[in-house]
Amino acid sequence: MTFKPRLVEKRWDTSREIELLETWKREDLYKIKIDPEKPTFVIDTPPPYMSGRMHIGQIAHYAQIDMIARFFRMRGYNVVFPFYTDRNGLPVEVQVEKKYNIVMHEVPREKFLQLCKEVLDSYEEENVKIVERWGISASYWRNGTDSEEYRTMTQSTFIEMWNRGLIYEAERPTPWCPRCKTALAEPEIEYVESETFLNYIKFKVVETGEEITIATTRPELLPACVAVIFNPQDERYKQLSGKHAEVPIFGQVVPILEHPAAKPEYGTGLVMICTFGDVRDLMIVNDLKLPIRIVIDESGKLTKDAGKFAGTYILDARYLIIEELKNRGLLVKQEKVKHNVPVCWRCKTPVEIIVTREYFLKQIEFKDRLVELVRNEMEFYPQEFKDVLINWILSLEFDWPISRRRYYATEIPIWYCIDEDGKKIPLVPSPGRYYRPWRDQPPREIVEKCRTGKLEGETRVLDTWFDSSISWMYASGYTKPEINVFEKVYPHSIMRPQGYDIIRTWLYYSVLRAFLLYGKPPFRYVRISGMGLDEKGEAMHKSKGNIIDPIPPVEKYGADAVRFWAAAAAKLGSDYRFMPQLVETGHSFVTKLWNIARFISQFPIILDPGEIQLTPLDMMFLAKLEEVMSKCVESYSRFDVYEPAHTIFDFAWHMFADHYLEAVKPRAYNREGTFSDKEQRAAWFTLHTILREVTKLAAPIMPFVTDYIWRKLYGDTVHRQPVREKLDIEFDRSFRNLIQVFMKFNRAIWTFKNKHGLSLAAQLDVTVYMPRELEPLARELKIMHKIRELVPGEPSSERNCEKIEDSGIYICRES
RNA sequence: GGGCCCGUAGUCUAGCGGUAGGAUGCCCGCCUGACGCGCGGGUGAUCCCGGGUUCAAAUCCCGGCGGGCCCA
Repeated sequence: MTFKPRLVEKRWDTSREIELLETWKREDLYKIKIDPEKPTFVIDTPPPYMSGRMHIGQIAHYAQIDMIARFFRMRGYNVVFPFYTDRNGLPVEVQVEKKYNIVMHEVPREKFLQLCKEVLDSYEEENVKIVERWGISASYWRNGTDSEEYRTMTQSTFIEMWNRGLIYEAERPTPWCPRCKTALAEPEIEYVESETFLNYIKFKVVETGEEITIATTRPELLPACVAVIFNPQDERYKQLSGKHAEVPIFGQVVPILEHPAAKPEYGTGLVMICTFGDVRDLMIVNDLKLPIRIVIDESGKLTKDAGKFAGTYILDARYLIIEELKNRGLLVKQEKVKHNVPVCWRCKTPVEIIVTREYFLKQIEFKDRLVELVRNEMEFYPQEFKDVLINWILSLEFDWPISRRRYYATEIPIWYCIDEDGKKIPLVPSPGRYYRPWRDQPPREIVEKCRTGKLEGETRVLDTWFDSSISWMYASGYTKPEINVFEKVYPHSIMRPQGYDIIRTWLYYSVLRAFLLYGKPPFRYVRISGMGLDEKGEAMHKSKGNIIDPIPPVEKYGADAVRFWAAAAAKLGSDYRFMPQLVETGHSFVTKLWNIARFISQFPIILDPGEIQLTPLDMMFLAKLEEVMSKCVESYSRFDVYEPAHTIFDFAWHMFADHYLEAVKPRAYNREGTFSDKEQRAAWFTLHTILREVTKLAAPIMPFVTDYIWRKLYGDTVHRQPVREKLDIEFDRSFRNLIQVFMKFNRAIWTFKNKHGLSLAAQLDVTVYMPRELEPLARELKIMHKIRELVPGEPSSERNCEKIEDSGIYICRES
């Protein structure tokens, strides 16, 4: 019998990946098809934001998610794995403003929206191509978060919450970005360390005329100063308690009070409280019931209450006021200090707290119940991140301000009826349609409700997290009758994959919204991944210029290789660095798999266990294979791809290829007829069984080479094969325990031959003693290594023998 | 200032109470019936530091130091 491999080429040609992509597309392999007989699994894919070309870390995350999707398909699930994009909100607006050097509020609204759309579209086209090239098997949904379809859903949930009294409008101090001219919620504030001056300024005590010195980093807020405080423990100022101070330049008289928030060691221990320098001021003002003086307006300029400084920007005012204090001899000294400044997360402008009228979604009164929900009804992988979310919920202080004075976002669906007294009464339409009150005529139901007939549409929009926080509904086909699995899957069969960086935003808001809408969590499973880092282990930032493009490595090594890196680089939850070395390892592994398959492809496919007689060697590896199968299934099921990647790599390469293939060759070829037909067929059976299972297990990670091999050898596609955790044949699995000793024996012989300048194929004209436990394998070991005599046990004398360390193996020349 | 996580060979990591295992890199050798993107061997870690518990600690406890994230 002559054997000819059915895989001819010596190595895998990555250009085949392109052909396979076309094949998959032609065969509609990843179209969402819902078979009512099967369980359904929904992936709440993170919609990526289209304000730039995605970097390799982001794509790697989608590749990981894809591996999970592919695995669940092979486990017999209908998998809903959409890919659509996030296109709402500040980032694109800021980008358009910069690109065209315009200010949003000074450009016609329609025109501005058009510019945003163009930018978003161009990036979307580019990114969708990248995602496809990486072999990510998601269904592309053209309708992103700015589509009528999505926004209708957002508005409908708004209306639902409005009708249930969960949304209210209030005028209150709120964090505000003076550049974007909009309110910000707690997670939209970042802190950056910066250096500034701590200014020591003289105040006068009204009652005694003495001078006191307070220290502040915000002298421009002097006109908004409403009190001076010191710590109750601070003996230096006890006698000031209850007296009053006169604010320099502006002359208002404010009380001097005791409050624990003042730190005695900071500055002079005397602190001025202004409305509002920061969140702490806000708390103290509430605490001590102080009046409010507004000196900063929506643009970050001082108001008329700032007297002659009215109309100047904050930083200019700071300079001018310092100058004036100096001239009047009221500035004692300036000290350089480092402190954390709250800034807008998108444009990095320092945040101010100003009093504005905004819509709020209630959250504070539900904190405890939200924590319960997270604790009891959601599973986190890895688990540690559950605490991060719970800690965030517990730290919340205010309700969620959801209105934004921006353009590119979902409109707040409200019209105001202006009554006889000029009062505005908000009216909300029925859910189910997309409303643009700034532009559209009010619907009839609204007109009918307004007696005066004087209607005004709301011009504000919603925080983009109000949109993204219901992505789980969108992904579950809430708006798509053709998919229509929402009732079936919500919330137990939905999985949210995301990075730990957006736990307090995307994840938290999703939980809040689901709780308010349904009283349940948004999904049961949360998969938290780390951040993609550059080669040095640093986060990739455009400004840092260390962005790694996702395409060049694919062109050089193929998508399978790069996906191997994406899977194997770091365990779930840890940051993953880009490592060209590991991509190369992935590439070598692809070649290895290819050559394993090529070797095996020369032997007939035997799948019927009736015509074979397994040897202990076969059983040892089949049992080991089962261990690998169950380990991979178990870890994939926990949304982990790191462990399968390493497990498959180790087994396929360093056990199966290095040891089984070498050991089984004499039997698979059986040129001398040493083995029976049934034994020879058992070799073929084992080879193909292991190859098939390994190919299937590796298919989610390396979908290209595995599918090519499968199609060539076994027909159909690997991606529709069932993945199992054990084999359905009977055999003695206890041989598995011999595998380590077996491998040690092989290495010992190979090393011996190597050391003595013998070819590995050379006859070994010696007597080898081996540990007794290897006896069942003796026959094949002897033939494999061409050993003249192989004896269990130890030699009677070690003379003429070479003892191989720690192995119980002796190689002896007979005297 | 507070909270959470983490510190094991150059790099990535396993082990989480009993002689520290692998991958990759580096060095040496080999050429064997799929694979040089191959095979074998070697080198390389006082398991961040200090103290405690224990017959025994990388592993448990305490205190530092260093890194990351979050909150003030």
